[in-house]
Amino acid sequence: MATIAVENYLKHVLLLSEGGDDLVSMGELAAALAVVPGTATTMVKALATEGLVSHRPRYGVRLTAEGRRVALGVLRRHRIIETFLVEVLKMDWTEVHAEAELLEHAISDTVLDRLDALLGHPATDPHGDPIPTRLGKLDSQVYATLATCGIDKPLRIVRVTEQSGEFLQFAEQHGLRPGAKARVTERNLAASLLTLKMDRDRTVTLSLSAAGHILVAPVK
Amino acid sequence: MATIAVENYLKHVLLLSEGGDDLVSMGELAAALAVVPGTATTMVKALATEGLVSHRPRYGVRLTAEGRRVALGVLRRHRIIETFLVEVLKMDWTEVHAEAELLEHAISDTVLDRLDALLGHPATDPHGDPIPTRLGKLDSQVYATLATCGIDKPLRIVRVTEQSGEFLQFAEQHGLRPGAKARVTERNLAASLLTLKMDRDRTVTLSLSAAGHILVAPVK
DNA sequence: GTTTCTATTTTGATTAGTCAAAATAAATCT
DNA sequence: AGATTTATTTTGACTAATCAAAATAGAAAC
Ligand SMILES: [Mn+2]
Ligand SMILES: [Mn+2]
Ligand SMILES: [Mn+2]
Ligand SMILES: [Mn+2]
Repeated sequence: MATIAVENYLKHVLLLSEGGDDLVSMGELAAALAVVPGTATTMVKALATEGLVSHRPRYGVRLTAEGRRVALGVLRRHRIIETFLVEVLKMDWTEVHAEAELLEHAISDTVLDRLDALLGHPATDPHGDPIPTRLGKLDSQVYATLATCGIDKPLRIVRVTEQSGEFLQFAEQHGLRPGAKARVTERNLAASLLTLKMDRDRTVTLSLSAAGHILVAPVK
Repeated sequence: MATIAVENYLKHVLLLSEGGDDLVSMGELAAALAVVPGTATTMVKALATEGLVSHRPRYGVRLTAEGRRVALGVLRRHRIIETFLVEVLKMDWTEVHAEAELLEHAISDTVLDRLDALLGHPATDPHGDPIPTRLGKLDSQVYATLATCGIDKPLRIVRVTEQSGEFLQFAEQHGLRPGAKARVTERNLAASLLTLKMDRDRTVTLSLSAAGHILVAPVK
């Protein structure tokens, strides 16, 4: 049985290898897990002897097929729980991440399947994050972000990839939630800022780095 | 923050001191937690220095006011979760105990309150076990059991105090669930057996020790 | 009132996970 | 190429929780 710590390490290796290179560095991993680098090294070596990751010392770590299977299970639980908390318990989509962070380790397959059915087998969670299927398929569609998309094209926000409460509350405040319509009106590389028009002609200004966490698709 | 182990120790001290004497012995406690006696001693000494229990060496352990507060919180979470699993997820009342055993340590006050509201602030869980209130009040009404009640009186089963899957499945099989009507027709002390009549004139025979786990109230 | 039994406690070890700080290897700069 | 910077690994130590087995203290039996 994977411990809570093991599940967290594997999940974070998966998340960090998603949007980036193949090997996850110890630095990134340690930062994501809020441990010192030496701790991450020690744990990764243990995971490697368990066959859950392969470790290229001094360069980084990558999931094995088995490690990926476990990580996808954790991620599926996390995202289904988040969806449940928002859809059934009517919690705010800006606050469910921390809850799911604990519950993802405590829920059985039976309960997970029932939640999934109750929710109608959702494809994405409240942040627009794709939910891995029971069989371990994870949608990897690539979207543009508000930082990279075209100017003046009509857009729909599909995903917000940043879990911190402050960021999500900022997004919510300005209507930047999955499903919302938006249009980039101006992008200023020098100032690293951009302006967008939302519904009802609401104007929002945000930094390029924040914009990079908001994924969008062209409308129609 | 109380760890999972600490929560489990406190909860079991509470449960064992409910139906019995005041002091819980190390033997009972160790058995309930499935650890060796020495482990229970070590942990109890640690809990005592934390002010959560008072330990009378060689005699037993009892909760302090603070320990009781924590234990009631765990018990409330456990029983609300069980109720949720049965009422909302339609799981079987014979299988939810093990699930709740883990989830009780992973759920926040926010989620707990939402579940409680969703369920309509239930007073008892699917086994008839009373749910401690938010303020830490635990109904301590004393009921007769099938082993101690009068013969030929009409009864209603109010509670089944034994969490093992086998026992509960046996109970379910014979209609011995909370709310069911029953009447003891015969009790044989020598053979340590008793017979009862259920709805539809169904006859059930069970041992006195099993009967002691089924609490009943007189009907009207 | 000793002896015997039994539950409890103590002792010594182990595992999982972590940090602080020293050692080292790779990359970068001159 | 040699020196410097930076990330990673190693080492040594610690906490929480556990077990096996020896020591001990009450209770019960004689
Ligand atoms: Mn987690
Ligand atoms: Mn999410
Ligand atoms: Mn538990
Ligand atoms: Mn119960």
